[in-house]
Amino acid sequence: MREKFNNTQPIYLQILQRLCRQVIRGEIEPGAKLPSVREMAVHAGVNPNTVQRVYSELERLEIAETRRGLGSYITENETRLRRLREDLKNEQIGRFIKDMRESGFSPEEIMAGVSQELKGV
Amino acid sequence: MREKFNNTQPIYLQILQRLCRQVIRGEIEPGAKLPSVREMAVHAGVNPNTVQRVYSELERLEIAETRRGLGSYITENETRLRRLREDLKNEQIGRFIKDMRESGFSPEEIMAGVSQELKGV
Amino acid sequence: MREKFNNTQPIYLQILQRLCRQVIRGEIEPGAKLPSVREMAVHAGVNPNTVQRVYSELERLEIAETRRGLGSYITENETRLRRLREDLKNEQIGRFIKDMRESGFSPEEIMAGVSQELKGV
Amino acid sequence: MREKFNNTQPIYLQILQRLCRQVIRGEIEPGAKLPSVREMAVHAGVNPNTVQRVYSELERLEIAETRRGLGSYITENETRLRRLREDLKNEQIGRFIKDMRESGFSPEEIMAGVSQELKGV
DNA sequence: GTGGTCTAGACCACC
DNA sequence: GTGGTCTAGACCACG
Repeated sequence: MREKFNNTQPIYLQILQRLCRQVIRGEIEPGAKLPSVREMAVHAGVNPNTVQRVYSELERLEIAETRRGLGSYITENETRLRRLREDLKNEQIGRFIKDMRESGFSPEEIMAGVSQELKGV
Repeated sequence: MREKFNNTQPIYLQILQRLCRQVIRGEIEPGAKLPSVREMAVHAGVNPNTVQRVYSELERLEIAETRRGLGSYITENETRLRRLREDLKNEQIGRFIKDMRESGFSPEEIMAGVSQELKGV
Repeated sequence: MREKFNNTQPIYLQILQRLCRQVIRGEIEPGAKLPSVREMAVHAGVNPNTVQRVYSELERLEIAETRRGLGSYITENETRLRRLREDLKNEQIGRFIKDMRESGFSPEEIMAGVSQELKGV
Repeated sequence: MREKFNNTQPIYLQILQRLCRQVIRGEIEPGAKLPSVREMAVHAGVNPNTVQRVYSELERLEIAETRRGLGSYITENETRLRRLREDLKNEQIGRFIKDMRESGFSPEEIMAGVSQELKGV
């Protein structure tokens, strides 16, 4: 029983991304305890090494911190989390616009497309 | 004399993407002859095999066609190219919106961010 | 120790074809693990790159999927495999009939020839 | 103005095949004069070398013969042409059946498919 | 000249 | 360990 992962992106990044999103959306609350490496590995049908790497990244990004012998916890620093949310938003938007412009799409075309997509869904 | 390439993405994809964009922008015209594999290889400071792979992909995408012993040519099928442009646009926008929504950003927030970014802030 | 390959067709296509047929015949079961690129390379007496290309094609054809760091597996999607079998059958028959008709053979002549050949003459 | 050719097969083989079929169907009669190399090259939008190669093959197959300074002519040996027709038929059928069997299709399945395709068209 | 295939061997990120 | 990419250089058939 193994989750579906995308082949085009490393699994650890996919898990990392999902966790980040859950934190940003507030589905995982500040201070919450993350499952142990082994638990999450079993649950996702993935090698523990892979989960370990995810947790290291979370720590590096100051999203989670590991307390020895206790497990990993989402940071309680809410300003840090808000900051993270803004950074993510700006980065995603920036990259999107850059790509579109480089492909030759005009600002009007981009606005129209985005607005339509947002309504349509 | 070697072009600068990004380490995070395969070289062949970077070249492929650049060519696609040039075609979509109209900088390379329908029916235009692409440089020979070897020419482009020395020009980009890259192994011929790498360029070969790019051209194969272009053919698979029906963006270029190769004529045996003569070289590779951008397709003259302009509707195909227009279609390609639309597909690319919709795919990029769709993926962007999906990512943003999954990260918990509201439609208003997305519109505001995009519009602000486009105004060149 | 190298397998015999036909000179008139690329090696990677010959290996690809053989694998496809084994899958279609059911000799390789859905979900089965394929040998690693390196294993098959030494087994077939061929360069790893060549095998790599075969596996990429299998993936593109949705016959196999590769799991990062684990290896390549025949798809477990059995309807996909049945569909593949039908497509292959129809394509081969269609091409055969088209060729025969274009060479000026009558339907009766074709039926007679095929039936006679099948009876093992 | 260049004819459409298939990329997956050498152009000279495609032209050769077409000529063979026309001869077998009787659209080109025994003893008929073939166009000069240059004529056919211009007409097909192809390099004269390519046509030259076609004519050499026709000669090797004893389908045509070149008379110095006069041009190339389809052989007048009608038994040779009938023989050619039979050989081609048997070879095509034989290869077809072999491929199908190797892909695991049963004789019944093959007969059914062929018969259906012949009716359906 | 052209593209297509192949080998030998390397390096990398990932699991 | 795995697959994925890349280099260096070769050979071939084709036009």
